[in-house]
Amino acid sequence: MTTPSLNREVEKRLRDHDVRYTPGRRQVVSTLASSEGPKSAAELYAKIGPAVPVSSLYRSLAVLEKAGVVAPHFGAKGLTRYELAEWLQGHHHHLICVDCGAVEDIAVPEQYEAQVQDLVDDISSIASFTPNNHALEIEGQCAKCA
Amino acid sequence: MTTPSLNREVEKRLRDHDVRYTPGRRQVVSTLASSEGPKSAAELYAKIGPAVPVSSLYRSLAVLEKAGVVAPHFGAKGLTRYELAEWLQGHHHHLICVDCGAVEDIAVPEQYEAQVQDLVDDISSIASFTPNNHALEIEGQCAKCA
DNA sequence: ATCTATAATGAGAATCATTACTAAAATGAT
DNA sequence: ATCATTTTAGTAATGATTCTCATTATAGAT
Repeated sequence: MTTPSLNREVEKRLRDHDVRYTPGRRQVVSTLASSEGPKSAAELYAKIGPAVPVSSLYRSLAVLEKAGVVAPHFGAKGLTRYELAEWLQGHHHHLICVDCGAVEDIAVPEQYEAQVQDLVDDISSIASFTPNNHALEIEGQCAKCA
Repeated sequence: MTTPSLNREVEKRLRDHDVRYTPGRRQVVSTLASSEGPKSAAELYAKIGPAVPVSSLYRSLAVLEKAGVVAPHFGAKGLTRYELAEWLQGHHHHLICVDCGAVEDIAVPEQYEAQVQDLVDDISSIASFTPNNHALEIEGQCAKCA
């Protein structure tokens, strides 16, 4: 998604939730949009710089999460990383490097994804579970660490 | 796996890693063995009682993780929960309730699992990633919260 | 059985990510 | 411009986890 249309989508979504699309929140969204995978508050701070203090990042992320603009991913060392929600960047899975901790997004071809979705539905019905999302988390070594 | 044979397996594994299978560590292993899903240090403390202090639980979990006896699962609110490693309790996936936070283990039939493994291998090779484990994490509402 | 070197424990302090709080600044509506 | 409300910055508080260190338990040698 191009940044202009991304911003339009987010604007609309935030308006529906009666919250403003402030400069700080725009920075968070555009930084996540230009990132390879989920980013923590600390990582965002490193990218954005002191213009948006850490406390504001946390607040912005909380607001954006509630509005469904970003989604959290929980990782090692008690770190929560955020990425754009799937309706903004498409459904994908994660490659998690056990050495360096990096998380990479990866989309899978439609016919594979359909298999996964079927599997999710089957598993869930067996367990009387109501699924609303899923992610295949693959742990291993990234190209850099291998 | 029955508790006696579980203990024999763990004993052997810890011996190979030159660490002792102490009473505190036995408590952790047997408590995890009798649990439905991953448990945090605080949850283990609640189950086991003050006989094993929290600081020892964390240390035991770290030792057991390094020895490959338990595996971590990272959840919301910076909580790390542990469960027995897959070679002790079999490969499985997770159903994560977005309402109450509970994590349930679920094993899937072999023919499904083979599909998932193929998918993991395909995805990984595309990304020059070396996979060593995977988990399908399904988010939604558990039977209680639905 | 005792000694000794090493491993493990308990209690609490220290750390790190995250959340809560409060006063000040920005915004939108009138 | 004014007022009510939202948002922010800075900092204190919280909660999970890790670290420290003095003490205790253990395995192996004697």
